[in-house]
Amino acid sequence: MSSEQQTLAEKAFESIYAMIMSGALPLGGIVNEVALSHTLEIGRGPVREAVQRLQGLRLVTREPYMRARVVSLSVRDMVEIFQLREAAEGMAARLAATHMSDAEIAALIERFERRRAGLPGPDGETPDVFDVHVRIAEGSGNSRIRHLLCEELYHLLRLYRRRSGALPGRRGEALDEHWQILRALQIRDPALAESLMRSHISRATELLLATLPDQAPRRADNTAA
Amino acid sequence: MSSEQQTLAEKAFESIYAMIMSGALPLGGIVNEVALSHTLEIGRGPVREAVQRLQGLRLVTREPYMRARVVSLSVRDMVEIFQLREAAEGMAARLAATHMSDAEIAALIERFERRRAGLPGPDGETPDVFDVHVRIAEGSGNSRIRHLLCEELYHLLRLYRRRSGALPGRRGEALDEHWQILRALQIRDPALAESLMRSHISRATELLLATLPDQAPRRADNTAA
DNA sequence: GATGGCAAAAGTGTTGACAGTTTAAGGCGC
DNA sequence: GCGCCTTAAACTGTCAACACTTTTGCCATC
Repeated sequence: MSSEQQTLAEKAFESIYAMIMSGALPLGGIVNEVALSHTLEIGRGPVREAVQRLQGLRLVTREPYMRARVVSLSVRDMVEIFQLREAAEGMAARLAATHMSDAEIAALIERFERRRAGLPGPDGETPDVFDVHVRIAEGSGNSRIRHLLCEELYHLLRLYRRRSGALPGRRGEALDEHWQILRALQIRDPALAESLMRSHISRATELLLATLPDQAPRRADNTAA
Repeated sequence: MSSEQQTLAEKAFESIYAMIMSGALPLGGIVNEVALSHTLEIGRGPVREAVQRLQGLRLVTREPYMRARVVSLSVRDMVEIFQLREAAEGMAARLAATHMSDAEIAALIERFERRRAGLPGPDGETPDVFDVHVRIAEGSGNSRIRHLLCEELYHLLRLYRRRSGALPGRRGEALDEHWQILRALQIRDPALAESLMRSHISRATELLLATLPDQAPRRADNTAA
């Protein structure tokens, strides 16, 4: 964790990512390469590379000569993400049920129990809300699914949670559902694990859909008649 | 289709992508930025941007000061891609069953019938093997799933098909299975469409798994005792 | 007062040169 | 002859300047 990163582009990426998360760069706002290069006191090349990586993560949109903008994150976007999560995380749970070792599952369950009881973890970790989901994605043994979930989707979920409507609460039910999923892993039932995970995410998706301002009009045309 | 593209980086991206597909850049081979910039007769900046985009698509691997390499595409990688496809395309089929219009489904079925009979399409199109899959991904109405399948995974499938083992044949069965999926769309049965799509891809995954050189050892530990 | 074109300003795309790191070659000792 | 260290070559990372495009503000015109 030294202040001396490996490459300036990496440092720029993390800085800009943090700016988006903190709101220093507002949600629909413009991402100015030269302004950022002055702020970060580096050349425009690394900034440009970082913005391109952010575009790869779909955190900013960018077209040839137009200015780059931070993503807007409409409810519609969130619904799409949740639908993809339902599919990918369901498969991750299915794979994890046969791929994770007994020790890994036991450790995950113990960790979960501690968190549930409000205790700090055995190693003073950061108790992320997505903890169970991350562990299962990693435990799937499928690096592409893990990358999709952990590197591409969870960033957007965190952003939405922090800077928009805080993603329907559901604390209690979610814990119960997590527990059932972990049990399915423990008894090595892939179909059950997938089914439970899909139901878990599907319920959240339904809540999101209920938040939709009715049916999104295809185009918002504000030109006065 | 003019030779004058919008931006040089875009041109570089397409050129390098074609080089990988044609084998001009071999599968595990090194991607040299200055050599490419000389070959394409452009500066190193656009080449660099293109390589980064290729890295985003996971077609090349790249670490800070190391040379970039074209991906290797092991059977293991293909199995991971197929597992993700099973999940994502299954969801795409489920969504398409409620989202596609009657006209879209009818057009897709007619197109499929023509191809099946060996006729050229009504508009002289390119009869891609992934045609049905692409149309369903687009018909899902979920831009993120469409992007994942059409922009990130199908490239790798085409590459593997052309430059490695030609992905288990199964021409006849695949056509039948496609037909059943289209029928499920037509009768508006989301669960059936998803189930059929998953079975369709799962069968191909099984064939791939059978190709695996037995079972991949978890770690290759060559330290002598 | 509103609308259209025109010009300056701001911003992105591209280039060539320089700095830092890795890789490869060469020489030295064993 | 083989292995290790030194050194040069090759390559990637970074920067500052230039070219092209878009945007913005202004002015004339309707």
